[in-house]
Amino acid sequence: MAGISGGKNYHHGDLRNALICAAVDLATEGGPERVVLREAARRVGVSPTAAYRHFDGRGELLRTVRGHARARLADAMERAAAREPGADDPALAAERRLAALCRGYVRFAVEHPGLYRAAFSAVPAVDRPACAPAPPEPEIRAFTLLREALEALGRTGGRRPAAGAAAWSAVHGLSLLLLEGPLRRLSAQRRDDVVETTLAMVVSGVRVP
Amino acid sequence: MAGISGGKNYHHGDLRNALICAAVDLATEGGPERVVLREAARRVGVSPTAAYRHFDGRGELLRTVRGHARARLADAMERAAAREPGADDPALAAERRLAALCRGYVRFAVEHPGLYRAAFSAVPAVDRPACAPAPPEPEIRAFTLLREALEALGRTGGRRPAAGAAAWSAVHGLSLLLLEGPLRRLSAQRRDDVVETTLAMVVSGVRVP
DNA sequence: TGTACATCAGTGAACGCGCGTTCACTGATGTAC
DNA sequence: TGTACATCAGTGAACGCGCGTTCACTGATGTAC
Repeated sequence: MAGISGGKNYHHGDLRNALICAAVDLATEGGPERVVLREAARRVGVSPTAAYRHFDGRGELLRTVRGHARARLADAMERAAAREPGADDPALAAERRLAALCRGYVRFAVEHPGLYRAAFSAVPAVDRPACAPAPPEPEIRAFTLLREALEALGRTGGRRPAAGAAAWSAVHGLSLLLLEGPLRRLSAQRRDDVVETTLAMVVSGVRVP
Repeated sequence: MAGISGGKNYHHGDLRNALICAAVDLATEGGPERVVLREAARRVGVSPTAAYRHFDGRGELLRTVRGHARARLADAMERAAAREPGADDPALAAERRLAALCRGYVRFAVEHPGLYRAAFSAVPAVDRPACAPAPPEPEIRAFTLLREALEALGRTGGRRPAAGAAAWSAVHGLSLLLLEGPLRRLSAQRRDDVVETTLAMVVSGVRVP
């Protein structure tokens, strides 16, 4: 992306962003463990040391990549939901939206396995000065989208508490099993079956009996 | 375990098993990426080279650990199911068994995060001579248990196809979110709520509407 | 408009680390006679 | 029961690798006057 104009010498101009792009590419190719500071610098055509002008170290780079990955996941979900036709019946519309969000979620995971894994990678904690307050967990928009869709669905009928986490669990687990787990070798057809069954389970299963 | 009798010099007698034990301990402490051949040898008190008498290399050691981890997961599930009281109503009994298996699954994951992750770690493929037949996926007993419980439940009423994978997805995803994901910091109470909601979703959600 | 100088954003060499793996070896074991 | 010898199961030193990070440095930029 940046750095294409090979002539740019010495002062890069936008090194931070270029490094992030390279690191996101690395994550896309091989997941979070592939995000290697030296390799990112190499791809941008800069010495490893230069990265330290813009990041505290590998940890911060990885954390930044994780943020990007999460944002892209949520974007994919929203795009999937936007494509879904509405419905007059609000209950049906809510069901459809939830299912579309989930489908977008799983689809993103299957299409960008490395980036998806990076979105949920455990990143070394930024070391705070001894007894600083614990940093707030950053919001994860993918989860927020699911939760809101479930709340909308809940307004059209009974709903279990904590259903958000349950739905999230199902799509997250499904994604990982399909991605790198034992469901990895499924045909596209079988995979779709499994996805749809899981979605049906989520949609029908979150309502109170 | 083995190797405790420090006097045993030179010929160890049971080095293969001792290495496996050490490697399983490592996985328990820090997951699959912590399974390091040199460290396992170090713990057993043997030179790294000695491990090559018993394993093809790091890959085989890790694959062995994964097998152990999967076996222990399934054992934990069966123990959880065995503790569950039966019921006269076969449908209720089937529901209870499924829920107990799932609870055992998640509980194992939460109690042994590293080992659980090792159970599903991607292990470098054993390189076969060029065009050998693809190795069969090893059966994963945890999944078999879930599938059988779902089949039993299905015999008491309608059931969606592919429900096994859906149920598995839910418990797998739940485990990972609780373990190292964004649900990591939940209180024990909240965690139990989430687990029970997910279980209810699984049990009720796999039936046809 | 020109110039001195502080600051910014890079470089290149080097550090220590721990890993997986290979090499030539040697001590212990057990078997044939 | 003793002994020669093949085999088995270890050792220790070394290899190359790539990583994250630090160091003292220098070229480019922009600002004050």
